[in-house]
Amino acid sequence: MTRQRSVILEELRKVDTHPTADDLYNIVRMRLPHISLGTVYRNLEYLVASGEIARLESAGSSMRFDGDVSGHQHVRCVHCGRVADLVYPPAVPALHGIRVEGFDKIVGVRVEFDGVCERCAPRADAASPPE
Amino acid sequence: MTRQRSVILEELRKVDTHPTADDLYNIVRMRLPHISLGTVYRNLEYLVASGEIARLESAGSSMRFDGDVSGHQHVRCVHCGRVADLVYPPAVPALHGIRVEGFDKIVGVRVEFDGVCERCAPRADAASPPE
DNA sequence: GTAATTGCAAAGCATTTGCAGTAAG
DNA sequence: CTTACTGCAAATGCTTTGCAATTAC
Repeated sequence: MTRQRSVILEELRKVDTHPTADDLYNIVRMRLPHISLGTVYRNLEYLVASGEIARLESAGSSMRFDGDVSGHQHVRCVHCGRVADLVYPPAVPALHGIRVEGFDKIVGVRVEFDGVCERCAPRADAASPPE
Repeated sequence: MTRQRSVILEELRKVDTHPTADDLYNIVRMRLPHISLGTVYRNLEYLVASGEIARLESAGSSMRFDGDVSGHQHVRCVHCGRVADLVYPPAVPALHGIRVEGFDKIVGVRVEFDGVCERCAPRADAASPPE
């Protein structure tokens, strides 16, 4: 557990914004000015593999990460890509009994919502960048 | 409606494999040997915008497209990324009444399953490439 | 004839990787 | 000490874009 890894984990757990690797790089750089983006990527991968953080599985030009690994659901703004948590998550369909031709086993479900965030709503045609 | 666009649409509607742009490029090239990958991308974007096809919203290194725009759900192989349709889709949560702080409106839900496909199951550690 | 579209090649981004030097245990 | 990790920079892979030539209508 290097200093870089612990700062990345700590900062990711502080926010609820589901940052991209680059967002996190900018956050972490305030405490570790010489950290490299490659190190951020390598540690995020390590932390996902060890189950300490989660990688969001929704499409978008960049990956987003979540310091909260408890089961919950997300809304993504269709304009800017910002992701928020659902506070009162609806029940997800049961995996039990689902069969798909060509698949041996089903190991997970994900329920994701698309929405328009407050910042994008006023000008719903043009995308507004996150933050 | 150019020949390129109609062949892309026709070939995408023929398959149920949710191909990537590059998969489709290889399929279409059998009929139009001089088509370029850029043209495939531009037409896929056009067809998504016009609602004739759908872009899958699940993460992965490349985008996947679907010629079937009717509401249905997908399973993705966590090893190779292959995507299949759910034949008997479970009910999706209702949008009605969902509220998320910071979001003005919720416009869609997606239910996605993760699984291990037949081809990957025998050797579940190593990813086997699609096709 | 005009506007939209094409093929090609180059550019753009996000992510990954090789490597020599550095830090952790 | 030894192994794992870092910073840097180059490489990769997918997607987008500029442009002159071509095609659709």
